[in-house]
Amino acid sequence: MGLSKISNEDLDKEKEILNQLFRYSDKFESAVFNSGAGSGKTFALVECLKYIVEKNRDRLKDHNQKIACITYTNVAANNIKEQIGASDIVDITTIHDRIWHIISGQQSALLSLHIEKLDNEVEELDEQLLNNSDYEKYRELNKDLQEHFFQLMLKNKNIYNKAYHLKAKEFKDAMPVEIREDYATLISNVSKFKGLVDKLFKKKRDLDCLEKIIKGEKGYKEVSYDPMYNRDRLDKMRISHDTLLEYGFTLIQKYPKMRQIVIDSYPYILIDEYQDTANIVVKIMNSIEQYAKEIKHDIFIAYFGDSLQNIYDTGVGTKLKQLHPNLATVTKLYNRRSYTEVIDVANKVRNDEIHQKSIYSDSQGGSVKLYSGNQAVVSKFIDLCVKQWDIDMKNPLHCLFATNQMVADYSGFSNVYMAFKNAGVYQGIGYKQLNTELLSHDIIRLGKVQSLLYRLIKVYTEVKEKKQALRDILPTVEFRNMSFVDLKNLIIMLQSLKGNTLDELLVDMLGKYKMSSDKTYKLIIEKIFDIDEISYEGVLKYFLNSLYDSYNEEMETKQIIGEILNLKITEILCWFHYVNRDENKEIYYHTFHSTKGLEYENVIIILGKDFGQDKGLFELFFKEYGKDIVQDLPKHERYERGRNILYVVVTRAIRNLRILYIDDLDGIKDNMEKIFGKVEAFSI
DNA sequence: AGCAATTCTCTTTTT
DNA sequence: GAGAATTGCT
Repeated sequence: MGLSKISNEDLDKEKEILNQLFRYSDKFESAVFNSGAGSGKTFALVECLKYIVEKNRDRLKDHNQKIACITYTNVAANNIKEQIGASDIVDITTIHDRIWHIISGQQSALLSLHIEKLDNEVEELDEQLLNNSDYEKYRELNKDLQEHFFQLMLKNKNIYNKAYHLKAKEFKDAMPVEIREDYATLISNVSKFKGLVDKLFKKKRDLDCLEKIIKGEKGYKEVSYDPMYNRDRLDKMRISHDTLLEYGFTLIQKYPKMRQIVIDSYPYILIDEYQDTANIVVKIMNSIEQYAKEIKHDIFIAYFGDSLQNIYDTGVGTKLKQLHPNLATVTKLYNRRSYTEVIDVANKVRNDEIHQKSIYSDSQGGSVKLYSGNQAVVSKFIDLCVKQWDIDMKNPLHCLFATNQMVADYSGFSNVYMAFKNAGVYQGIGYKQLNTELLSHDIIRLGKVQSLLYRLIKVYTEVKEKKQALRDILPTVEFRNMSFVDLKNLIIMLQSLKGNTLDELLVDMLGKYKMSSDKTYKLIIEKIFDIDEISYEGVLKYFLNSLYDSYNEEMETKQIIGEILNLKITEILCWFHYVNRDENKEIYYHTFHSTKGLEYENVIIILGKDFGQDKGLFELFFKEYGKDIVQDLPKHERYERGRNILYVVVTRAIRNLRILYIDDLDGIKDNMEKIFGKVEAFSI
């Protein structure tokens, strides 16, 4: 058993690194704590928090001041909260929560920013309508005709929305005759037509909103932030994540008083995973620090992270020091996670000045190897590792893939993924919502149909598995008042539910709902479906409306949503277990990105030359490895992108790591071997 | 043939 | 919502 012995000397050295950081906090010299994967960054942050609290508790309390700890996710915030314990002088939240907490009270200032943003949006729309070549035909109409067209569209808004996602031919047919005939030139190109109408409608909504704000109408006096939406709805007085940061930044730039409030409330600001936070956040921090210096107030801002682990395009990454100059640097080179063999490879992937070293003196015993193969051998490859590493539930294997599609395929629910991918609402721009609404581990984020399926499968499996207390399924009051016989009958009824496909299960469940007089059964079904019309037809209608906002009226409902209805219950179960993050498995499948921050004993990475749309991303990394390409900026940026992702996945492994490269090795084999050692072909 | 219109395809993640 | 690929039109 390795990774257990640490010499006193190394422990002291590690402590000294932390002390450096503490001293900067004493001197109010803002700093960045840089260190690679598995070095204990969060540990350092937590220790730093504790140190500042211990040392300054009374002073902070007297001045009614706090320490702000900013995390990237709510999960991270809760994690740190658990480690710190309850504290009345530390505020641990995401940046969005913190900023909203600070600015939400300044509604009059927010309102003027909001008016400005609406004005800008209207201006931009006008600019488009005036200059974009797509709308030339519209500009050729005289003002009266333009207005007439607009009024006509407004009158037919519902028809327009309903037909929106239909194919061009069907869309045209669905539109009223007047439009097809009187404005034939506009509708001859459907996509330009939609672009035009969308802009006209948007402009109207914005102008209406501005008017209501000025009139001071109810609901138009305050701006709200809704973290559940990914897009602004300015006309509904609702902003989303990016605009929240933007408003925060602007307020802080515009009003010295706002800066003063922050400085007075939070003389210490610690930022976790800085590489992921948006540029604008760093700009806010920098502007706060500059102002503090101006007015001769003390402030300590510390960034914790690793620029190489920036795998989201929006993160600040290496730009930190440009946006926030003059930061002191503390670097930690010890690794507390992995065996030496893994650390060595990770160092080579990084290929920079950070050469990690295990803090343990017994750190030998890991194993890293890269094989070449193809798509067809992936399963066999996994099987082999399972045997070699004695994989079982206590010593599970974690397989990492680039895309959710691959994860779905190997986790046994590829048809579920496909069926939802093909649904109307996820076509076009909606495809971005697919993964959130289908694969989110946070149940609240699942789409309507997905969430219904989740509830349905939950009851279905829990009853079958018998281990589940019915208490969780039943509304408590009804449960308590039931007689033993009734309860027994209910369980029998629930356990008798059957069906190979979703369709069959729905027929059975809702058929019994119709026939049965068992009140509790009815209640359970009502809770699961939670829709107005609880019947087979009602559910189909709900599916249709939730998954397709446009559909050809002549087609049968069952035909349109057939792909969903025909899903096998066994596959939906696989999906359910994935969403639920159910454990007790031998093999777990993840996307590269979702494993960030986690660690596993045994890791397999399935790697190809591409990363989705970014064709040849990983191939480029291997091809250009060790070469000086800084002057070719686009190439260098892609190189870094590939490298960062690869670095993150490689460093998830504690002991055993295998990479299966499933594309051609031409021109990259030599560099691959520089990193991973001898490459072997894997075939069956 | 040549241009216009339509359809297809597309990563990861959080707030 | 952008860019490529395919189909349609003249």
